[in-house]
Amino acid sequence: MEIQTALLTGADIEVDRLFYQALAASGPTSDTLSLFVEMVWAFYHAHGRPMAWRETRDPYRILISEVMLQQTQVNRVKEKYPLFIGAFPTFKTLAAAPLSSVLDRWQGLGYNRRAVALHRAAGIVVADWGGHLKEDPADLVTLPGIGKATAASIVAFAFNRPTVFIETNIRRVFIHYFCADRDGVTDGEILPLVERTLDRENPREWYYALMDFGTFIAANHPNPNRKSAHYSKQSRFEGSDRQVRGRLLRLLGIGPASSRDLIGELGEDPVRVDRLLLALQTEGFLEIEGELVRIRS
DNA sequence: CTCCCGTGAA
DNA sequence: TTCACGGGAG
Repeated sequence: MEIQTALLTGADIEVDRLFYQALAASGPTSDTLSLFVEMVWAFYHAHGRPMAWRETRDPYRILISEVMLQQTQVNRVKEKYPLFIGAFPTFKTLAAAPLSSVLDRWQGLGYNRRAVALHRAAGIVVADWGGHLKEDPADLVTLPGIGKATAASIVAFAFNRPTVFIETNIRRVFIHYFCADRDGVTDGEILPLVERTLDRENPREWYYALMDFGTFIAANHPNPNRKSAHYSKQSRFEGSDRQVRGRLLRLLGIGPASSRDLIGELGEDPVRVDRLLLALQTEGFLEIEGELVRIRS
């Protein structure tokens, strides 16, 4: 706790101390939560981060940024987001673009499946929704690549509606402040706290504040999310299918190729490469015509 | 529930 | 080598 307070600045320090006193004395009462809220706002007003996608209300741009941010750190999204928006400024332009150009602009963000999902989602918004995003998370989750958390975050940021959701920075903040002494914390335990602290007048800004605070905690502490029941270690990347798939898509981004050429280029087991090519075809990345493999147009 | 999925920073 | 994350398939 002492290390924590030393990292806060100015007005935050005193509120942080008062919060811990209140939590220890009374538990998470509404008074305790008020101190937490005050602390998060104080931090945000001093250290809130500027981001291009926070300066737009365009639901399309917010959806793109949220999908990018699902998997990729802010610094890299900062570089890629304007290029992607520049190439595909609307649902209509994204839906009309060839998948190969979408994957090309996605290159470097990782998890290419999501570029495919985004391309499909744009097609649905244009074809079925008249080109406009709906405001209900229940509608948004029907789009490919949009799950519960992303649907709720898009609605909060695009329409300033008080949806309740958890993502990694939000989880980190609540575990750090409310569950620091325990392991196996579930999102089910955190959700009521998110709900009770949510700013109903300005959920958009409040979630910005929570997320920036979460990043700050991450930079200064061992990741509190390891205490989450949902935390798991990932498998190694070197030599993985993920790595080979990435290399395949990069090769095919240059142009169509035969599977024989791809196998030679990669120096991988032919059976494995064929298996991965078929999987990529099933997932909607590729067209395979006889010998020739290409990115779907 | 479990497993899969990319890239880059440190 | 280790870590960062949410969606979706099974």
